[in-house]
Amino acid sequence: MNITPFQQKVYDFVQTIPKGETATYKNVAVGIGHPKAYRAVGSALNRNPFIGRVSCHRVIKSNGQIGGYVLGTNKKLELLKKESLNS
DNA sequence: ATCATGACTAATG
DNA sequence: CCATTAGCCATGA
Repeated sequence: MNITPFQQKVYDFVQTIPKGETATYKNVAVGIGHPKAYRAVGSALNRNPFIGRVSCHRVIKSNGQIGGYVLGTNKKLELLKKESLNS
């Protein structure tokens, strides 16, 4: 399963997010050079082949709401909470 | 090449 | 604050 450059950029950017910090899908899209591809970003993470490797849980919606998570939004929230506490 | 789908966003009522 | 509409993009069939 060859991943596309787009996904590669997304995963790379997500892994760049410092611990305890969160980025929105739009922010990621802009960061990778696709300010209008926030939709594709979500899709890429959804199809994230590195599930469990990439910190996809640090990506949330622009309105501050938790987007989704393959392992469960609650899990995502917990992880963010923990990472957000201690540095 | 075309259609349908989705972890989205912004604007409007 | 909640619901609806329109816009935009990459992916898979």
